[in-house]
Amino acid sequence: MKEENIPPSPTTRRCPECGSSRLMKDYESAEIVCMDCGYVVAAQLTDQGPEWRAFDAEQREKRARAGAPATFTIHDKGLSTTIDWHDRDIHGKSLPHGQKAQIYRLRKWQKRIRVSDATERNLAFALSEISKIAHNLNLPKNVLETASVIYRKAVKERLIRGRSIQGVTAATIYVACRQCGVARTLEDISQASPVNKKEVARCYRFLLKQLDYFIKPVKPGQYITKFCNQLTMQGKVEEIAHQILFAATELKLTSGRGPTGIAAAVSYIASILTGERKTQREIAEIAQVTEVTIRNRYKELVERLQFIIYL
DNA sequence: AAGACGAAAGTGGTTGA
DNA sequence: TCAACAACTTTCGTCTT
Repeated sequence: MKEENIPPSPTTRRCPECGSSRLMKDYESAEIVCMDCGYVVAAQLTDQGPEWRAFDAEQREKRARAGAPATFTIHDKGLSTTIDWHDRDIHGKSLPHGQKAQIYRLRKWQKRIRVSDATERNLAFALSEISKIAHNLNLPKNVLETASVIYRKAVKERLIRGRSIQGVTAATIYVACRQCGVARTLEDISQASPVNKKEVARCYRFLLKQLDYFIKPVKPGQYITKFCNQLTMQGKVEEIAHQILFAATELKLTSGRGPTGIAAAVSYIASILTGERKTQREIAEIAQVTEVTIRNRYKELVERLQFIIYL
């Protein structure tokens, strides 16, 4: 008998906006996107497939493996033993009474041993904090893993002493976002965690300095995609916005300016040019800048780029 | 009435002495 | 540590659609 490749699970979903069944999974931004109208059908996508491919039965047997993959997001990397709560043996039969009590004791001590000393406990707490924030922000898994790795590094370098765990965890998430090219502002992070923006920023600067990281400044382009999605604008608007941004970058209009302000203004211009007009206030709210800033950037861009705006 | 515009004063962060 | 500075915000009055 001929073995087939593991087929990709058939997509029976349809776009609620235009009804098209041509949906594309974009693992980079963790979204399912409609190929016809650009509507984001689902955010927060999890890559459920294995990272390997098998072309015949033998390969599949070789490559498949049991157990969860090692992860940095659990304090013992998910590699320790867990005793489940079913009082059953491998055949699914109930255990005799005496054994039940034994398993209960084993389970208790396993739990105690797993998170043993204070450092371990702190690490376990911090990693669960990181997971919480990442979950609140719908961040892809690679950001979560990166943040966990950074936190471990910080612990190793003894940088946590005297600082709040929550502040440092929020900061590691921010560093991870920047490293992974995921556009999230300090404001976003502080809203998803119990720490205020100032504290997150302080810890962030501290981490960068101590760990000797260099993080490239965020490009406005990353925010354009985010804003256009949140404003539910068509893909065409985003495309034009990127073109305008490119022209603006060429003319050095973007240097020294806040990337969110630039992205907001560019999105605003693109929305006017395509006739899918959004108000300054709508964009300002999503971009977390004021209308005045959008106006200022908008003025500079229009002056230099000589747009013909059809109203 | 809502949205856009712009002036003026205020704020918080960075930089360099 | 402090002042200077640029970017940005807040506020508010006026104009436009």
